[in-house]
Amino acid sequence: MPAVLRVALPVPLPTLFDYLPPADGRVEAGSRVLVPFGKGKAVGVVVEAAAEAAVGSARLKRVLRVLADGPLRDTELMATLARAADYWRGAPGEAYANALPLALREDRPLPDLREEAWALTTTGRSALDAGSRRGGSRALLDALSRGPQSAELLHEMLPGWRDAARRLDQAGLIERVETRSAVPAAVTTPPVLSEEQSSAVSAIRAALGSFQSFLLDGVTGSGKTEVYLALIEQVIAQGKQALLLVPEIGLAPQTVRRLRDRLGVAVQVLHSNLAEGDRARAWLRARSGEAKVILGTRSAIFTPLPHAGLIVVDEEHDSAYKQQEGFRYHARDLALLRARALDVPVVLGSATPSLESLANVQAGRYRALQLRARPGAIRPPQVQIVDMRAQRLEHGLSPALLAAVRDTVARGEQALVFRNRRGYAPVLLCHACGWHAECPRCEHPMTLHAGRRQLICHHCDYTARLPAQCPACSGQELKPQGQGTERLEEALAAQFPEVPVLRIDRETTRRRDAFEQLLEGLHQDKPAILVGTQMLAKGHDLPNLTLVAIVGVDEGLHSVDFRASERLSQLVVQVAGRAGRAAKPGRVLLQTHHPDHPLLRQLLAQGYGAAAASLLEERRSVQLPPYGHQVLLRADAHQREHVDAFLHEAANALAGAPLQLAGPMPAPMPLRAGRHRGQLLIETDSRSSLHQALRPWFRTLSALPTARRVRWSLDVDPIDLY
DNA sequence: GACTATAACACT
DNA sequence: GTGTTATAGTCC
Repeated sequence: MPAVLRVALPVPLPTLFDYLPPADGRVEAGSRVLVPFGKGKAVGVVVEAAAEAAVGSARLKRVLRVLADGPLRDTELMATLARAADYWRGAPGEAYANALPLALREDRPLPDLREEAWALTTTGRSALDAGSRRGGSRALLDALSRGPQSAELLHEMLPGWRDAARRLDQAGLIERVETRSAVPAAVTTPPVLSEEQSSAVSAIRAALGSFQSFLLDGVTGSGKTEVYLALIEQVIAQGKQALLLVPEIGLAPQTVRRLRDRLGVAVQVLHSNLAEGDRARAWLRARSGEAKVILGTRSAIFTPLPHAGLIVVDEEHDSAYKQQEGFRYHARDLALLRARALDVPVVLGSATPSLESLANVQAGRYRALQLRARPGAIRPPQVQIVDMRAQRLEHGLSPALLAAVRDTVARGEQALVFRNRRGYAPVLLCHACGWHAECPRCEHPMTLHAGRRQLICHHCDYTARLPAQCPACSGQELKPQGQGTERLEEALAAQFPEVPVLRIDRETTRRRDAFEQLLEGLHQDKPAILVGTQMLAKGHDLPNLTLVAIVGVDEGLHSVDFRASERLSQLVVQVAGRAGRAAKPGRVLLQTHHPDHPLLRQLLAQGYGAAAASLLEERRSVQLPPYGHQVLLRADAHQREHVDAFLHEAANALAGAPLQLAGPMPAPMPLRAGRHRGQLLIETDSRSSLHQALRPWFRTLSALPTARRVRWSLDVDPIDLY
């Protein structure tokens, strides 16, 4: 048997592929190689450099070429990727595809790592002195008068500078120069840390240099970021790298600014909205060790860290850290794996920690550090329940709520009405015959979007025109049922004609930067009413926001999903945390039909910690995660029989294993986008027996003939059963 | 997932 | 006859 290279290729198959080494020279594990694959070519990563061929030598092909500078020659990252692919049962090739920026998965030279910057030419200098040019061109010349500037800083100083740059470049007044990334000087000085902050910093600082897990449990406004900053400063001083994960890009720009201004180092940003070249550059700068601070979303957990010092996962409870398709990894859990492998501390921060993390604290695996005080604020917002029963509602808004909004805007302050539903109304109903608009592909009610005069299915984006009359009985009485953000916006605008009402949801923020622009005006001390969804729950500091009204979270109280109550608690606390962050005290109203619900009662009377402890106890008593472990096999197809046949065979293939099976059964949404969906839930107390059974099962599933007729996926530790 | 060979169907 | 779409099989 010839020695072969075992290569991971970007295909969703459970296998690696064997190739003969190239005619010239040796290849190391971690190298990128160009190989013939099927009819075409593909770029893969060598996982093993001298393996026994797993297929007959007649089928073996030869590697075409080794690509420049094996970017993955990082043993820790390679090993962690292999473990992650095994743990989440991902196709190995897909795990590598997630880890490598796209630009590094193609047969192209590595991108130039020097930074784009612009400088005046001598002609430009005289043009500036002569005072020629006006407007944007003039401003750009001015900006460059003190020396070359990086494109990144120009973006901030002169938005829209590129037009001027193009004109001046053509006129020969400025030229592009390449610099090694210039290090901006630190411009802000650290604040004095509170006692709690200092003790958290020293506890973690003492652990630098070895693996230890911390849960930084700090209420909103308690200054978790200052703790991160102090630690990152320390890490940089030791010449090491810090990786900071945030749940979404929306939170990145303000964090970048804060990090750079404080630490005086360039911050590399990594998220999926970045241009591929930029992403590859940031990744490579991290690999070379040049990047000291890396800030990114989920996929940034795959950044190579040759001089790792610290990993921080901010808002660790956020579900955005779980990838929900393809390779279904969890970035928070992967952060733990990597920190252990790199022998560095990992800090998970949240005001509302996940039950998983709280259980890890209880089990002694994480050390908990508490931040209870809110240095900037006077006191925590006061939360009050508004009983909606027997109330006369104005488009779903109670008189108490409207009165509170009125008081707030009268004081010149801002109010936020939170509703977790987009659109005008979630249902369009015919009062004459009971017909309601339903998505033909999902058999679910369609949401009315009044502004667009459309019905939209929020599950598959199917759209239909708004009918003028009932399609069933031709009646004229089509009535919207329930309230979405669009309807609340309309109702509030009618109630408060003199106050600007801003709606913030996926529809109004679809455009790039729209979110930032909408929030821009709110930093002033003017009254305003905000209506919005989830998007408003996190981050953004709105100093003049003093009232938060939460409308319609009742769905979360009675959901079949066992995680719904955890998510509801986190959402309520996070949204409430938006109120009164600066010098003004905040007030929170929670409008509900179930004012006596024990979860709400406990949450408001005793806070998130107590509510989470109760939820955790419930989970323990019924052996649900984090005490039990779950794996969900999902399948969907146009024909229901295909789904059933596959899931039954899948269940049979597990017979005899020490696992509990639930199903096969229809998914909570049995039809979606015209495809029938089913699932099989596997539960067990023992992690190891689960994984032992999973490996051979996965191979069996891949080989089942019935598997070809469905789309299927395995979800290890699913975060919803949807 | 991308690609191709093959089957099954409707149509001029 | 051919053009179009669904389906099965391969990928080292």
